[in-house]
Amino acid sequence: MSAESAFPPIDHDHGRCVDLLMSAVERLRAEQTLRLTPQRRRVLEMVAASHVALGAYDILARLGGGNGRPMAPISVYRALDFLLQHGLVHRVESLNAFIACTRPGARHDALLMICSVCRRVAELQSPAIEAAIAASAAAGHFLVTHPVVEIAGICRVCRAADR
Amino acid sequence: MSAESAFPPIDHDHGRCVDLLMSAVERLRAEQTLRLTPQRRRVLEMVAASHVALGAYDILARLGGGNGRPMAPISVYRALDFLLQHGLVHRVESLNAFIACTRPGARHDALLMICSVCRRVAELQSPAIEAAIAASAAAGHFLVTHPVVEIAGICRVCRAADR
DNA sequence: GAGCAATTGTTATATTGTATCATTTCTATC
DNA sequence: GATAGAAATGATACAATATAACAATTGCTC
Ligand SMILES: [Zn+2]
Ligand SMILES: [Zn+2]
Ligand SMILES: [Zn+2]
Ligand SMILES: [Zn+2]
Repeated sequence: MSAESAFPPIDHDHGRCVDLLMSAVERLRAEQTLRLTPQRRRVLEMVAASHVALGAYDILARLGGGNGRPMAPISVYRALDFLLQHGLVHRVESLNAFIACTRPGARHDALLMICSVCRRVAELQSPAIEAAIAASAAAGHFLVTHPVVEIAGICRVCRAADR
Repeated sequence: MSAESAFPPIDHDHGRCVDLLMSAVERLRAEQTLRLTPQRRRVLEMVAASHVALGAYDILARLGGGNGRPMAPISVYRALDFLLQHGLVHRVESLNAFIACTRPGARHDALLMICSVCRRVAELQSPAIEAAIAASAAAGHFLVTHPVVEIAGICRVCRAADR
């Protein structure tokens, strides 16, 4: 996702976002043995349906209104753990929440921008940031296993709306 | 703090770390009107006494053994909020915990390295990382208010010990 | 010392995340 | 197809983290 399209207009064709994600997942499922059970799929779709990061209990509440009896919290967390393991969602540490990955299949650490106005979260790609982190770590003989970058601020859409 | 001294030996003279911090605080207190009450000071000293990030309830438990009756959770959080406001501690988002700032007085966003073996947290200085984040944000017309960088990995001390 | 703002106390509650063990579902093999 | 093991889910309880609301106290200014 380019820097320019990271925060799309609020009223964009979001079905397309979800479709892109789910088709990427289908590809993964065909290649690997990805056991995307109905539960896990429902959680993934729920997360993918929002550009705002969802907490586990948000997901729980939204799933409860469905067909079967509501899931227990632990079940949501288990589904989220699975999705995290397989790189389909990212955890947003500073929000205790989760966001769908925009590049599933390409294993990567997430660089996130978080808009404090519209609450949306966008994934960023930046070899420069990754390189700078790698260089600093190397200088301190620190072995990086999982870099977390979550940039809080105001997105271009909200800045434009604020005029 | 240079990259090399970020993770000091486990058995270093830690009193010196605390003293450095507290003297910096004293300077701040003289210059500004920093109301470092006994409560706040106790919390700050507690955080400064550890290179491992402490959760609010860790602090609570350690303070409880003191003189007066134990503080309520809210009181610890209020003290921590104050210390955060004044740049004396940083919140470690990925741990829901807190670490003393190694450069109080110089307002800055924290770049943290977190060792998953010894659990210690070190503050990093890196204009390169800051610049790369600023550049990416600018490219996406994103206005940065609070960048969070928390690099999980293994520190040089633990790597050396692992041989 | 009266008035006001900042801090702290007290109690209750909200939010986020796990432990444990039973049950069900899936898969491979015979 | 029966069957045994592995993976996933259900069910219940609980732990850990964080905040709301309002009362009481402290510290400062006039
Ligand atoms: Zn979308
Ligand atoms: Zn926004
Ligand atoms: Zn020290
Ligand atoms: Zn270490």
